[in-house]
Amino acid sequence: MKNLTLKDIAIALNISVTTVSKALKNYPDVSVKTKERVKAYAEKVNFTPNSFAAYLRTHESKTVGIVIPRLNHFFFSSILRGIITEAEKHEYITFILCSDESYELEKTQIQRLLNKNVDGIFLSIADKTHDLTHIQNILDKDTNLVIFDKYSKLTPCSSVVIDDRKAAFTAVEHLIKKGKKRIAHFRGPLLPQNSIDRFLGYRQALEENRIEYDKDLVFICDEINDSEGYDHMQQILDQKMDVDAVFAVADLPAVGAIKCLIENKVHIPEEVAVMGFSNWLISSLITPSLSTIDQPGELMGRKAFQVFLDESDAKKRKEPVVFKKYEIETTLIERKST
Amino acid sequence: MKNLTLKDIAIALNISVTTVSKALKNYPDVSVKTKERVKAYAEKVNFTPNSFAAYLRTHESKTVGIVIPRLNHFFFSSILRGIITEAEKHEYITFILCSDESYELEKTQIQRLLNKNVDGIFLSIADKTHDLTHIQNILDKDTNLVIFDKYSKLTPCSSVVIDDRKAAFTAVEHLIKKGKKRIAHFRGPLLPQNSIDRFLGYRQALEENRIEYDKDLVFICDEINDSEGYDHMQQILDQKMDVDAVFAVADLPAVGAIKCLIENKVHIPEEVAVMGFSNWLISSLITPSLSTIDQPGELMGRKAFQVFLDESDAKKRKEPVVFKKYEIETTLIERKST
DNA sequence: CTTGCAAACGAAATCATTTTCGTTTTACAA
DNA sequence: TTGTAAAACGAAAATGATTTCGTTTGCAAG
Repeated sequence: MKNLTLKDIAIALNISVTTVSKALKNYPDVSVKTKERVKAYAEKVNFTPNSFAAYLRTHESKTVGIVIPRLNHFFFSSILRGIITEAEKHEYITFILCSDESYELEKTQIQRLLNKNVDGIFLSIADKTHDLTHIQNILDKDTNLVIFDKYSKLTPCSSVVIDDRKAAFTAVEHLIKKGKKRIAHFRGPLLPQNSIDRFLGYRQALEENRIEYDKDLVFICDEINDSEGYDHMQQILDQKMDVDAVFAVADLPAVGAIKCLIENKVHIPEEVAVMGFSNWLISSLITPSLSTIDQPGELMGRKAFQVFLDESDAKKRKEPVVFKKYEIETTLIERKST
Repeated sequence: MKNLTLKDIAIALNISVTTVSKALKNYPDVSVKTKERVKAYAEKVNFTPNSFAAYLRTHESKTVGIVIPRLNHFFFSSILRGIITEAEKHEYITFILCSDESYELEKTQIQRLLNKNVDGIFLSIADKTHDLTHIQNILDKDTNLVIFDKYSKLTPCSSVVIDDRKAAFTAVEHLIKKGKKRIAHFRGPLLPQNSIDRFLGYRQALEENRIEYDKDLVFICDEINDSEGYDHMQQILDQKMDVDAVFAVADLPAVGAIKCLIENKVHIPEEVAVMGFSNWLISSLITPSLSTIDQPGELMGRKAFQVFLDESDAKKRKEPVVFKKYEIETTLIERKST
């Protein structure tokens, strides 16, 4: 059972292919009567135009692509959801690709999307990405680009992000307000901007509250998983370091820290309070529940698509596109761990 | 900066478009010398053929689509990963759509994929799906279909699943071996086959171990989330029901049950043991850690793609396609909650 | 009865690639 | 030198929708 084409409809109604096409697209030079006939018949036989043939003329694929560093990741799943559902509303359909936090793979994935002539690309930069020439390829091909969450200061495109520094500041200040003074920070890798900004927010909160910054209290999580949080916490306990709170770069290391504290029978939050970041599902499910910063992924995804759409429209109208940085509000969520 | 075409290469090298195309595709009627010239030049200018134009001739889009009931779902994310990475290896690229467990949306999403002329569709059936005529559309259009995880007995296509009944049987028998006799079951909705099979496995394990089935110990989780598990557990405690173990249809309700037990200071597993299903990340992170059945999502995804590829090849060679049900092995993971 | 004009329709070009089939070139034997 | 087959190449059709531009038709004004 092959696909129906305009030609099939034309033959069936004994008119030309041209008229069928125009009728379906509401061209003014087709009589109302003919339009009705064509539309009724197209409806009846469930005709949908072949998107590949359409592309060849219009150069619009009605297709977008997402490249994220990780798939099995609560926050990115939320963003996906936001982009995809918003895209559907506007008749776009979405390719998904994953960079696995690798620079090389990120390059490859972008190339794959460009080869499929997507109208837009949504990118969250991999931790290991150290230069941005591959992003230039996107712009050279005149494909729209929106960067979300993990951004870089150097990309000539719009971005949808949170104010990591401010959010981290809020988180740490929350710990300070709870009377904590020796606050450890489990930070992320050195390259990504997010990880840097959260660290800066941590330092700023200490400074503004006249707490001395102690570099020995900062631990690096390369993979940002629970076991790193567990190990760092265990090290703190083993060395009997003076620590009364932990601010982790993400929820997973925070959960690892909590697990370690429970096993060592350290009271949370009385002896050591724990603060996460992102508000993954898990943060509300563990006992004690984890205080964290809510990062509204779905909202970010929806916003990202709208930005794409706006810039896409502007381009079509030959208006100049002004790149902007859209910051989505975060909120502190206080739970039992603080 | 527009896209390069065969024509551009042809002009640059002063040969015909035909020859360029043939050279790139290693046709035998192009001299080795010309092939080398063309390939070298194509490489130099970074040429990639326009996939839309290619489709028009070949009717192969090199594109597949996935429809899953939920995006923010650890297990489905794993499956996604399996399908996507396997697809990439074979030069396919993947559309993602979500049915939100809705029958209507599932229909729409399948139609969207068919409109994009995907070569194959991977589907996990929504909980609310009650008939399968929309699936017939896929087959009518001669598009390959592979169903995974949430299947139906009635679909004329191959499927990649686990033996839910056997896995549930193993889980419940594990509880029985631990000396538990009053085992409650938090089951899923009534429609999906998985939920039915897991329930049947539960009953079978009771029967074979001469434990009387008590229908009052079976609770339905419609949404399969943690709060349902929490509520059912609370009800059991409130009514002082005689229950010494819970087998939940999935990890989330099990986690909810554990949360409830902790808050009520009931000892796990001594007083009440808890068994989950799926081995989500969270099951290893909570305290006490959750015993569960490992459902290898990524493996299932990879297998699903291979099945698609095999059947696709068979079709091309005009061989008859025999639909099969592929069962992936599950394993019991014993942790602290039992 | 012509002319002008708008409404309605259709032929054909276009998009970029693939592939069939026909033409030209080369190589070599007769 | 001629004939012939193989090697190499290219013209053109085909894919299906879109759009430009041209043609036909009907009708009213002059």
